[in-house]
Amino acid sequence: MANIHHVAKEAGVSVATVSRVLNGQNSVTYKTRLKVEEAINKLNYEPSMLGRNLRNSESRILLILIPQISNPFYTEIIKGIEQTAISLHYNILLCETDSNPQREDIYFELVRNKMADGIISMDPAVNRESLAKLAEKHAIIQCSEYTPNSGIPYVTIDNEEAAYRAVNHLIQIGHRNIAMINSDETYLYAQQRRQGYQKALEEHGITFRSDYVLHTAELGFDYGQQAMKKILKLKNRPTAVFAVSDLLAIGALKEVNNQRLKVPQDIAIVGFDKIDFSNMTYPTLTTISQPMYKMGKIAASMLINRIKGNPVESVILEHELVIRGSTAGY
Amino acid sequence: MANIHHVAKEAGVSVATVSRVLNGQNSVTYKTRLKVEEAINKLNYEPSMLGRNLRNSESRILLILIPQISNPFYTEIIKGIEQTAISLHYNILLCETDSNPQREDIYFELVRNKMADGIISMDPAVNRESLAKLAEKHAIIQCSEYTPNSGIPYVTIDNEEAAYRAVNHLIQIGHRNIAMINSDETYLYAQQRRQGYQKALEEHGITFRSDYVLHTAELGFDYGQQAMKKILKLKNRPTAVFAVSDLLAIGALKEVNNQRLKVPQDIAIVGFDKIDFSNMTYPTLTTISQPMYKMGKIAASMLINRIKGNPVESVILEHELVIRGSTAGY
DNA sequence: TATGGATTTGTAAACGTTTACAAAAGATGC
DNA sequence: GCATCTTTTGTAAACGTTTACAAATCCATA
Repeated sequence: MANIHHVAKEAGVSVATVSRVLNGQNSVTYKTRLKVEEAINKLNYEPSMLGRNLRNSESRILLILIPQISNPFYTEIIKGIEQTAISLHYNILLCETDSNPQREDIYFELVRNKMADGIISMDPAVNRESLAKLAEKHAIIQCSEYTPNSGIPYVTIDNEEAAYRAVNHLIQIGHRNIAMINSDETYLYAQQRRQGYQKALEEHGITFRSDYVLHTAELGFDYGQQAMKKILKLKNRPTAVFAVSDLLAIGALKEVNNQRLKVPQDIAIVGFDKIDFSNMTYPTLTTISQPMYKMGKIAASMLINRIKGNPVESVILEHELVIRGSTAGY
Repeated sequence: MANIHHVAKEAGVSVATVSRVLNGQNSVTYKTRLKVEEAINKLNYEPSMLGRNLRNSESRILLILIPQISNPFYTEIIKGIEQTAISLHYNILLCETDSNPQREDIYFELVRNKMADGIISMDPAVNRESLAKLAEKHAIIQCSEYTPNSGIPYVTIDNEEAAYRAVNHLIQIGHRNIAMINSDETYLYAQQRRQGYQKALEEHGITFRSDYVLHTAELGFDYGQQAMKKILKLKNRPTAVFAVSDLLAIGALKEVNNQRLKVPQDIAIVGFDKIDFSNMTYPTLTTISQPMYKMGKIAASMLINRIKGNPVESVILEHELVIRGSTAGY
């Protein structure tokens, strides 16, 4: 396979000149440029990124850490990241961590190894210490989930406020027995949403009941369904449920349907994320919409700025409550 | 940042010896190995993949081409690919093509550039000529969608047979007016599933009606919903629908619900792929299950074999009809 | 204590680029 | 035609590894 030396020879110039043509430098005479381009075509030459990357000590690869590929919440964010990355000639490596520190380590290793130029972490279960340590020497951005005061820049929404609005909405339409399906509260977003939930209750003089707050080990339909099973067995059965993820909410909805109860008449449900599916359920799901695409774009440009050594500021984006069938007349 | 020369100096040995320690070669004396490891720790040395990759002329990156990240059909396959890849120390780069030749070209370029060692293509809309051309010099595998007689090895299921079984099931439970929601028939899988559909009809003496076959531009809820809208307006309204994707089927189901018709009593629906969400709908969706994880694992090991220069054979995997609520009593 | 063979270590080239610097060529003015 | 300045081109080092080959060391044996 042809390399830059072959091209140089064929064109009768030096490798430096070929390189200059390749990189579009304009200190090359029209005539020689032509000769070089001819040689390139003749030899079917394709410059090797390996050589270039080594020389420039960059890989032009960005890592995206997510816990599960299958959670559609991330797909829109990823699209945003990708769009920005590609337009700036970076490629993205999607890394599923399964919230497993060992998997995580493989990916951290890639940036230490220079195989990747930076990381956008969206994994709530990320090892915060390792990440902070890595961030001392490498470009890291957190997206959606973040670590306060870690010095790692992030882009996210105001989770407490979002949860507050969701629960407030339930209260507005008359509910007072409102359960919450939360995920593991070691995650910051889970803590924040829980706080929003409590804040809304308190503001309306509703006593907080700890048995009304369920926790799931993971985000997934099944977990939501299991949680709803428990909720429906509670004495003083709640009339509304706020789930911190659409996946959980959809699983919960399924269980309500299974038990021949009506949504929203018997139980109202609010989700979180506004994933595509949330509009396909019966009834459609009231949920919190995050600007996922935008979040991805911002995360990517923050990261690339970081890589270039520019200073970057954390960003908090707007969210929106989308009222649909699961809390309203259908 | 420390490199292999620094380590060599620190340990008082040559770079060759350090390299040997790094690569676990056993021609190194215990004593010197210890010295080297000490130096490595002391300097916090991390070998650079860039240097290694250039020297070995490999990148250890595999490309996965899919049309849309958001289609959950692919996520399970990707998991399978990833699992195999990681265990063999490869990384995967997920490439969303949007079925856009330009996007595709960016990724093809990556393998020509040596930035990736091979490709698993799952994009039905891939440019078959470009791909075949690329496959002359590089390792390529097709997964799910393939190009017959192109010489590119593939792993897939028998789409015709699967569709045949799906439609056969509808006929068995008494339907004779069966519509089909197909995607673009330029794709092989769409042609094959259409053939299976027709075969089942023919075998039971049901006349094929071309107005019963709808086509969608893309796979997505909305497209399925639109198609179902048209179906419900047909004179001689079908009593059953076979959709070539769960996404389409779920969109279709949504429309039936919207129009206050009952599934399966008024309209029975069969989907394809058995995505997670197909079990969350109301009613649950009868569908064809593909061994997606396995498919991914096989595709990955085929590709890695190809990269190593070993010969590989195409594979056709088993599928299964999963009967659920949308065609049965609930 | 040589001798020879086996084992361990070192030297230097190679992978394919980019780029600082030097050299050559071309343009300008007198 | 020559000196000077500007533009274009070439030379060679550098990025960080691996590895063929050569050199050095070790060990057993006569």
